[in-house]
Formats: sequence, structure tokens, C-alpha cells
Amino acid sequence: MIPENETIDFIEKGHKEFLHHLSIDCVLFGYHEHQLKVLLLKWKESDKWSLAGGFIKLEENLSEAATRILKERTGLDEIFLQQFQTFGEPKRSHRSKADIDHLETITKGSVPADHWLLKRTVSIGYYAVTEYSKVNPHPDPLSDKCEWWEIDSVPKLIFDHNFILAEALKALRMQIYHQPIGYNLLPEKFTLPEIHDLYETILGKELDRRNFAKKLISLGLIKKLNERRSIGAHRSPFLYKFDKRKYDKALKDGIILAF
Amino acid sequence: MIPENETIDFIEKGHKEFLHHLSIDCVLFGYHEHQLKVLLLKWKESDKWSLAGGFIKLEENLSEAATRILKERTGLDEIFLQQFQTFGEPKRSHRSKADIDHLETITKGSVPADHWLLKRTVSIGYYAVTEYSKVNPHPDPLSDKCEWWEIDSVPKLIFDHNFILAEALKALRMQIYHQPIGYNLLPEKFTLPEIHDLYETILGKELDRRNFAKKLISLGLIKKLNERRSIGAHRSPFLYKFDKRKYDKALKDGIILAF
DNA sequence: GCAAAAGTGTTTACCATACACCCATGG
DNA sequence: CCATGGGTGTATGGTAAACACTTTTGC
Repeated sequence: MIPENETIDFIEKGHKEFLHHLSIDCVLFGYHEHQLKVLLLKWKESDKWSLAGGFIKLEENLSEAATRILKERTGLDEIFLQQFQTFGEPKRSHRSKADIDHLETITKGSVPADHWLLKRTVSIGYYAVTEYSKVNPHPDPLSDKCEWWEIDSVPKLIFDHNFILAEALKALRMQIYHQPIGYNLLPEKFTLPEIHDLYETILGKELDRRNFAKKLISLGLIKKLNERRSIGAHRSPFLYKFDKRKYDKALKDGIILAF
Repeated sequence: MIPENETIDFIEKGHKEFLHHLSIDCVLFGYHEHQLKVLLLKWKESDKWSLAGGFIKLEENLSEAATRILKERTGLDEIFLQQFQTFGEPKRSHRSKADIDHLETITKGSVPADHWLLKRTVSIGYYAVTEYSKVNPHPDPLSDKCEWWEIDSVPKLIFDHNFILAEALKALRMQIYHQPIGYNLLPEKFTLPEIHDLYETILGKELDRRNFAKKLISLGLIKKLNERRSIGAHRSPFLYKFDKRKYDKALKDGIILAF
């Protein structure tokens, strides 16, 4: 829980610390057991949910800002963030009377119409994917909950955040066709069923096990080890690991993965 | 030529009309006779060149702003603009002493350090492609020239504009693999050699004529007409036109064009 | 021995690629 | 008739896609 005075400080003094008119929204996807989730925050004393967002410090890089925002929410700082689109409809961040009342309740004071949090805001969208059990969600100063939601049952979000989420998912799925994914998302040694499940979950569709494995192996992205994982009452699958060299090259140069 | 007082108005009063800290840079590619060009502006009383840029009005959409900026430079308003990346290094728009002197020369007055044009600026990048003979280049208030440059001989540009240009070209070439291009770039009826040349020029490489035509036809993107164009001393090529239905569907859903 | 999951190989069909010769036109 | 550019078809190879049976493991 964030201390009350930190919240008030943020509302009252943030205008000196952050760039006006600009924000960053991070769509953090969490992968876990064949489910794709997204990290959402609930506003204090309101039942509105939002993406993990924040502002850019006066002398801060965009990607640094996005990294900092996600770190504040999750504790993680080794996340592969991807800028995907900037959202700037003049009305996108329009605040209702209820939102202003809400801020006034928190600060126990009056909030002027030209308050920095009420200005038109252009938001730069970033997305990232993480193994969600690694994350320790922390609310931000304006929120009292920070939780994972299943991608298919996300509620109505504030502003245009449902749209931003949809665009992020589109961008992520598009990216998967040109760059590998999985490093930092899977354990160092993983099984074919594990990486197969990861791809199926992100793409939201079934992929033929045999063809899938054949492709990753023939591209040289993963290498079979001489070890197996014991998974209880079933045949023990072999372990694989990424060929970091080829993986990084594929990240940089792009590949064609026609799943 | 822009009247002198318009320039001074822009410098002195722009802060009331535009969002601070934000700008738009447009990379306008011009296609003409197997050459790819880009529209650049030269700053007044300086030999620095830049991309076509501008600011966002207080109540204006991002894409409207980009369209307006390009229209001001080119007279065109039916351009297919594509947002591709947002650039926000804190130092990217750093102004040198010479730049400040330059503004002071134009306004014939002193420019305070916190002047709106000197603030840190995050720039939203858009690119577009046009047939360059349709364009009537007009300088902006800070520039005295607006000209096409060949993509391979672009000079050193201000700020990070060379980088923005390189990223725009990468994004354009990537997009060509997923979306068709040519509508509004070619005449309504065009020949196979014409569209073939367009693709070769944009991609910067040779494409087999026969395979190229086969692909566009088999995807149904273009349809052969029962007319030919007379091109002088050679065999008259057939005319084709886009199947707008399929073209738009391909724009929307994406296709795979592995050239 | 049975249920559940993992491992593996072959065939097919399509498509990308490479490649060369003939035709039309105006001068 | 010649120079220039346009039009067209085929053969090949690679690979994505479809598909099913066997093996392992713990209970």
C-alpha cells in the first residue's frame, strides 16, 4: 500500500518533476500455464481499472521511463520493452466530473481545472511479456490494487486503454512472426512442450507440435540437451536451451516464422 | 516565401497555440522515375537541413496534425500517413548556441532560455510516400527552402533526423511486406512495368518481373484491363488497375508478400 | 496394464525461384 | 530491319502442412 502523503505529493508536486502532456502506458503481458494475462491497476475509491502508466521525468529517456514505471509496479528490471504506438486523440484522456471529484477526495482539497493531471495527454505505448509468477504487483500512487487479469475477461478500462491493449496484443503477435521470444520468459533449460505452450498462448491458436519443434530446431534457435525433466506420472521430456548467439542474431536481423 | 512577420509570430506566439514538449516529424518519400527521394527543408540563414516537422495544436489529433503539416509543405491532403515511432531522447532536440543566435537573428530580439522552441521535445514520427511530381514544396516559417533530396545523398540533418529517416525507411520497407502499396501513388490505370518499378525503387533491389506480376495477380490485388498504353517506340504494355476491395482488405488484414 | 503426455518421420501440395524466348512498336 | 522494352511459361527445389503411432512414466 502506498502511503497517503506520497499520493498527495504526486498529485500536487508532480508538475515540477514530469513532462506535461505526455505519459507512458505499459501493457505488461503475463504468461502462466497456458494463459495470457495483463497487469491492471484499480483506481483508489473507484472501480475503474487502467493499464500500468506513468509520466516521464524532465531529463529521462522514454525507454528508461517505461522501464522505471514497470519496475515500480513489478519489481522487475530485466524486461524486454517494446515501444509500439503513440496515442494522442485530444479526447482520449478526458476526465469526467467523477474523476475530478475523485482527485479532490484524495487530496482533500480542490483541484483546479488546469491541474497538470487534467491536461490533454499524449501517451506512448510500450508492451512487454513476463513470466507472471516472477512479479510482485505494487499499486501506484493513484491506485489501490494491482492485479493480473485474463486477457479475455478484461473489464472496461479508463480512457482508451482497452484500445491500447488491443493494439499492443496485435503488435506483440506481429512481432512474434519476426523475432524469437522466450529468453527470460522460460527457465534457462526448458522442454519442447513448455516453449510450444508459450507460443500457443501468445498467439492464441494451436500449433502443430512436430512442425513447431522442427522449425525452431532447423533455425538453430534451440538446442537439445542430454537431460530430461521429470514431470511425475508421464514420460520425461528432454530439456532444450536457446542458442543465445543465433537467438540474438534473429532478434536483431529479424526472421520469418510463419506459424 | 513565407512573410517575415509570420515567422516572428510563430516564434513568439506559438506557445499559446501548440502543445509544448511535442512535435511531429514527417518523412515524406517521393517516388519518381526509379528514384526514391525525401522532402527536406533548409533553415533560414543557416545551412542546416531538416525533415518536414511541426507542432500539434491544442485540440488537434496526431494524425490530423501530421496531415496538416504535410499539406502545408506540399499542398497534398490525400496522403496515406503512417505513424511509425516516437523519438524522445532528452538530448535529441538540444539547441546549440548557434541555433539560439539564429532565432535571435530572425526575431531581432532576445530569446529566453525557457522559450517554447528550446524545450525538450518528444517527436512523433510519420512517414508517407507520394508521387513527387504532384508536390509543390513550400518552406515552413523557420525555413527558406523545401526540396527533394535523393535518399542516398541526404546531407547531415539537424538533431536526430538522419536516424528518424533511417527508421522511417526501415519501417516503410517492412510495411511493404505486409501491406500493398501503390494506390494514390500510381495513376488509376497503370502498367506492370510501372508498378514493378515502384516496388523495386522502394525496396531498393531488383525483383523478377515475371514472379512479381504472378504474385500480385494471383493475390487478386491487380486486374488486367483490355487496354494498352502507347509508349512510343516499343510494344504497348497492358493496363492494370487495383481491385480496391481486395486491396483494402489486404491493407486492413495484412498479407505476406515475400519479395 | 492403463492413462497421460512426449517423442518421432513421411507424404503431399504449394509456392518461391530461376530462367529465355518471342512479340510489338516506331524510327 | 533493328533496337528497345513488354509479354509470357515451365521446371525445380524447398518447405509448410497434414497426419498417427510408439514410448515412457507413475500409479
